Amino acid sequence: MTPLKNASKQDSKNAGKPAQNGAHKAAIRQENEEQILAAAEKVFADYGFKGATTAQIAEVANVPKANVHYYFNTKEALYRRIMEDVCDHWLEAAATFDNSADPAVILRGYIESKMDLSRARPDGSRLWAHEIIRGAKFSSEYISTTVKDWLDSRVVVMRGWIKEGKMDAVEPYSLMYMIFATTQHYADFGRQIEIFNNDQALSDAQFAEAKENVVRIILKGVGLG
Amino acid sequence: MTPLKNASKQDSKNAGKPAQNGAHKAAIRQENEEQILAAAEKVFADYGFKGATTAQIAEVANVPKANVHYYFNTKEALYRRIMEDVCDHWLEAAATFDNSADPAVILRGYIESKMDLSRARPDGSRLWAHEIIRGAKFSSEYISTTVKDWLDSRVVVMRGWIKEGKMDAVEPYSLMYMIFATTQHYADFGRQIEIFNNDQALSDAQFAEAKENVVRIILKGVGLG
DNA sequence: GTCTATAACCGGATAGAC
DNA sequence: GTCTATCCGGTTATAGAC
Repeated sequence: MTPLKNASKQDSKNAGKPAQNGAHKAAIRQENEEQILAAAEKVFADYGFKGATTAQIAEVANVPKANVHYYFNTKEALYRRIMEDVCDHWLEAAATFDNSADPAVILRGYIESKMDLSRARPDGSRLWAHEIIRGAKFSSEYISTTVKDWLDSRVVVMRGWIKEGKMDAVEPYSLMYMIFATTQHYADFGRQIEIFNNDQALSDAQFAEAKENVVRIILKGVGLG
Repeated sequence: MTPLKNASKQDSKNAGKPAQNGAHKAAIRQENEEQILAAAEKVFADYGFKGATTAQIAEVANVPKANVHYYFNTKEALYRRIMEDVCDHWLEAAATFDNSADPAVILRGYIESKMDLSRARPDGSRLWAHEIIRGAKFSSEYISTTVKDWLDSRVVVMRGWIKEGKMDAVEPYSLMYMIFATTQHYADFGRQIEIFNNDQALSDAQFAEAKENVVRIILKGVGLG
């Protein structure tokens, strides 16, 4: 989990004061914020923006409901903050896509990173799934700019691979959607997988095997196996 | 869309009456029920069980809110009804899995059926996604019995194919999850795909191309290409 | 069978004591 | 900064007129 950006609407209030125990207060603030963010990620992951309640977030975070509104003015602000943080991490997972290394190595690295993120931060993935399923109401601008630019540049790289005969002539968008879907499935549909696995969460060994299977099927499927 | 099972808690009330215009009333009942079910599928697809409201369902169905409760006693009953109907259709999509035909033909048929269902009934898929994401609270028993039996028997068939050398030695569960994820992605993340496609829903031609790409990558990926 | 009106409760957000 | 008490609009469900 990476440090989240600071929201601090109150900073101006303390601007003039002698910084008596400012460090201490800042520490408390940061701790509370992090607790609320972690709780909100869970609750939004379960119920989506509309279905989640600030009362439940407060309960999970172990703070009074009013404090949630003190730290994050609105439910929407809290939700947006987590949503974009999740997506930013996904984009970073394929940061090295555009270099000139072996396509098989690049794709394998991307798929593995994406699988690892599903394993490490499933709630973030589920929150994102909610956001898209309900029509991307808060995120369509972000997707149509930042994410689309990111995706299109990877597609260009892939078309280059195809032209050079390094990869089968598959539609790059279809391939990327398959990678999105399959890797995020292990987070978003984790509960279903758990039930199929006799009501037990996948062990580390099982997950590692799944990851290797996903990589192998996709790489071979596009002629990189 | 298949005919839905009849819920009819009121039938007993009319049991003794002369069936004066019973046929007419039954027709009205069925029409209203179908309108409500269709509206509920949309609204639940957008907001999930908790986030959806009966008022909105009534509005979309164009009936007074009280009628929604007249036809389906509770919000939960309405939700469960649609949920199981969606899943039943998915299971039927691979009804022919256990015959002795060519594995490539069987898998292709299943993937294509599943893609077609995503195209034809995306709201049902999104409702199901909501249900799993929030922890399968209403469906865990159904999944751990009906769906798991269905899945396990397909897995047995695949292990047979592998033993006979017809298919690569991939983990069948990983493969099935990939098929679930990828095909349902075209429904569940349809809005995201639309944004990437310059804010235009995939045309029939684009969807057909995507379908063919999905089939080819997966079949080749498991040595059936 | 249909629908208006309402009961009973829960939601996000805030005021104001500490 | 913290938290109790509260406002008010929205929510499920039902009562009861038609």
